[in-house]
Amino acid sequence: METTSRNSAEAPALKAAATRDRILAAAARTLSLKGYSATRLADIAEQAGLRPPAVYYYFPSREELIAEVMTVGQLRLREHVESALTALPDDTPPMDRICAAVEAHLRVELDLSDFATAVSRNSGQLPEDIRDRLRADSSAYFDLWRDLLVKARAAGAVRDDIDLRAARMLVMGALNWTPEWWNPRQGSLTGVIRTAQSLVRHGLGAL
Amino acid sequence: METTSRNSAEAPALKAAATRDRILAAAARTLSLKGYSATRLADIAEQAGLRPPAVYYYFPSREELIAEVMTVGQLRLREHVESALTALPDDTPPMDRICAAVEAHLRVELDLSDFATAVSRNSGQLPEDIRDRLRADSSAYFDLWRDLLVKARAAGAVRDDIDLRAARMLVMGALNWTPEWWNPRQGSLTGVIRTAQSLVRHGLGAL
DNA sequence: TTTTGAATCTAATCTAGATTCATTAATCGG
DNA sequence: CCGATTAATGAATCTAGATTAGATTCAAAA
Repeated sequence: METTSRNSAEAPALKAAATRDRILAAAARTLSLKGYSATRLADIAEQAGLRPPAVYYYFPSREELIAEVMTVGQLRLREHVESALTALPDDTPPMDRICAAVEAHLRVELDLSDFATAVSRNSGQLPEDIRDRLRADSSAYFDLWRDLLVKARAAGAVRDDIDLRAARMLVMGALNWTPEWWNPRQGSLTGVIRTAQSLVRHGLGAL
Repeated sequence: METTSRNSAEAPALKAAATRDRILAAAARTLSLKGYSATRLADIAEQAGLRPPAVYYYFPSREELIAEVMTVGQLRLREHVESALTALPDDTPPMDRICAAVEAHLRVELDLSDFATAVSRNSGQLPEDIRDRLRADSSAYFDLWRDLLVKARAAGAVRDDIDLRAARMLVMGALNWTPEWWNPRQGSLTGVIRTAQSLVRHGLGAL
């Protein structure tokens, strides 16, 4: 579709797409910084270098825009973690896989993507309809973690006193809460990652 | 002021206070269920059995009302955890003290107080001015946890590879996130508590 | 150079909610 | 039972923000 014509009509299409992306990115950033309730269309537009009405040329409503940010964020988060996992050798022990997921989650959330940050900071605050539309993607991510834990237990790598569902939620909670307090200026990301991994490894681990 | 007259003028004062409390409680409940952005004054009033304008008889503004809910919640949370800790024998090992704090935090947040739930679900979404006013109380609570961890490390009960600040935030994150997923109908509270304690104890613990 | 359509703007509208206010209902001390 | 004070209400008002309407700009095509 975009690559139809030789080279004319391509620049404009790209520019339009670029503007749309700028708006989306501005929304993600604002959402990740100020949270859902404080995110005004005017803030988003300003960050994208536009007047508020221009947003409607690309998105039917503020709600749709935000929903798209969330969908993208959820997807990026999952994809990043998934690809970190598939990059591992097949014989990687299950607990190491969990630690890799911890690292990937923290990196994408704290360093790589405002979209991912927007998701973890705001998923609990969204209006019902957006939340519904997000549910499928979101539970795919939960499944990924469930699977990690189930495999680890099957391999005897998780203590018996651990309730898998509770543990999964507690760990994801610890990770999801990080954007509330972590700040690049105080303490290195790798430091946080190391501590989180250690906490999880020994927290769940057998022996 | 309240206890001036023998016993007349006391019942009315009590009734008025009761209404005020109902409003406050309704606000806490709504905040804890729907989150800051979706909390309408009309919802609060309805739950308290009043019309919206009646709220203004007791609170100068929606913002003040919410700020008070947060302050109370922060206080309850801290007081509950503090008193659980002071109830322990003096020679309780530091890691057991941490586990007691985990339990107290979860109980007050998930079972005992909508105010506490409101705090952990919404503190990241509040407008600047409310957040500022909350800061003092909130950091008192953080200090409490810092102290627990510092003591534990001093006693050699925390592994060396653990960064204390990161660990504290991760643990508090795990706890604060629980209202997002925990539901009394699926799984017992004590189950969650046990898993959380185990996770923390082994996650931080030496050996 | 005219025409066209995409992209954006300014100015106007619309609406959900918070807030105000004048008034009514309830309560109480005497 | 009577004013006076306290509680609460219904019917406005006020406002921030989202949304719409109608120009306007401008680059590319004809």
